[in-house]
Amino acid sequence: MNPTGSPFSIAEIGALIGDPARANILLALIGGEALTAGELAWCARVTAQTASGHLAKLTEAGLLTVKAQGRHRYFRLASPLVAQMLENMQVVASLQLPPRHRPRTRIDEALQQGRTCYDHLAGRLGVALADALVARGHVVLAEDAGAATESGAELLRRFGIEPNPRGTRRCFCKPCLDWSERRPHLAGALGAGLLKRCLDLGWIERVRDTRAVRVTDKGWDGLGEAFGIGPDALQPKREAA
Amino acid sequence: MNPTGSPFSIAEIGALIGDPARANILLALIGGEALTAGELAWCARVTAQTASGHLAKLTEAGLLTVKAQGRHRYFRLASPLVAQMLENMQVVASLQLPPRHRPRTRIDEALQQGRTCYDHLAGRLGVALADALVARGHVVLAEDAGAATESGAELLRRFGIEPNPRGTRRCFCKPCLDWSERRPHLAGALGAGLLKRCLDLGWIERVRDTRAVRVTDKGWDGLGEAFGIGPDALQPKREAA
DNA sequence: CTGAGACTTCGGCCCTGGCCGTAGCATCGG
DNA sequence: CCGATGCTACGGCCAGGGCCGAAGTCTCAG
Repeated sequence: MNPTGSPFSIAEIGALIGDPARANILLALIGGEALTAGELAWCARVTAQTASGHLAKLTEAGLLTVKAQGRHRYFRLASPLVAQMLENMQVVASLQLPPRHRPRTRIDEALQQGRTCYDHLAGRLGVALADALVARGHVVLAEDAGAATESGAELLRRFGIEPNPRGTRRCFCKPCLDWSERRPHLAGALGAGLLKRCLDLGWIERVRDTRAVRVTDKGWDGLGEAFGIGPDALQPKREAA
Repeated sequence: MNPTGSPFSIAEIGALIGDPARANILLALIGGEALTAGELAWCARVTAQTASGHLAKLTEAGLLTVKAQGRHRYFRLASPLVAQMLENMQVVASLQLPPRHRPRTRIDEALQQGRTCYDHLAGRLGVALADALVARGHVVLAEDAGAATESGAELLRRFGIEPNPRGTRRCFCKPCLDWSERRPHLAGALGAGLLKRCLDLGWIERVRDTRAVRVTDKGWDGLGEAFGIGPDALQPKREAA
């Protein structure tokens, strides 16, 4: 709702898109990824303060949604309809798409492959683990929660994680948006348990002085057997065309 | 071309639509009719001088075309693409409403039942027509194109529409998202042909001074026989849970 | 030819809104 | 507990642009 309390009008939507900084922000998000406020400020070539104001307006108008994660706030388009509208406007503008600039900052390759995120795994390793558990039907993920299926409970118990913890209020499983991969990995008690067991088993080890983790040779054997994950899981993904 | 000589950007298009007076002008033209500068000034509730400036900008940007006739200048949307973009923006603008308040927006009931969208039918009537043709296997719709089947070609030819037009590059059939119904109706040459034939046959008639259309008694007979559509097609649909 | 009507151009007023510097709050790592 | 980082709130500056009155151009009617 806008200040008047009336529904948004086409003119208000147009005015929002009409500012170059905001247009750049929207275009940066048209791929569907979630980006942080800082990255979007960089994309729009304005300072963080200025971008913050723009993002508030876009979110207020319902063009963007935001999810806070730690000290980052991840913004994404609120709906595919918004993307469709933007593409439609591009058609009318007969604009050639500017070369797709990656707003990402230089991320240490080791960190991107695998790292800890508080108490659980992140990076391509964390995402691959989440993907594997979901793909094999061991875990189901919703918007902001998740659960182990029957087969998943069985697997986890064998692996050394109690799938139905009692006496704890901690959320068992929660999807956590991975900041380098922009896809969910597993947080909550499940994520913590997986990290702990992998460390205990010597499957992965911390890299000195960083949050990065490295998979050991023994670890690849174990991860392959238990979850079907191989070293290729750590290769950078191809960009879709 | 804008002053810089570069192609128009999405932000420039947005800024044009972002002014309430210009938005009113565009919306007044979305029905496909040509209106004079004076009429558009009245629609936008600004003086003739102000409207003149707006119309110059919109024309310069390629959103409108103008044709001088005597001492009048007639403006119309430059292309169905512009109409589609505007409808798309209305979809997004109406998305912002909180779910349960949405249907209560004051959309004129007549407009919601049936209206023209540039050169084709929209509203519940337009959607019902699209639904009927698809349900009976006369038309197949894809993401952004559509085609008549063999039975559809037969039906359309009998109805007075050439299903395989030659010598024209216009897209024959395209789904166009209906902003009040949130479901596709038929645009392209097929949509234009259906509207024209329905008007010519006296099945529907325009309501004075609006984009709304009304189905005549004769029209219900014809629509029922040709496409299996009855007056209940115009009843508001129940909200799905 | 003259006057009326439709539209545009010009000039000046004014205000909205984008921008950044500074400062403040929350979170994370050590 | 401390410093660094990510983000937001506030205040002031300033330009862009919307608006209208006055005046000019073109067309039509008589």
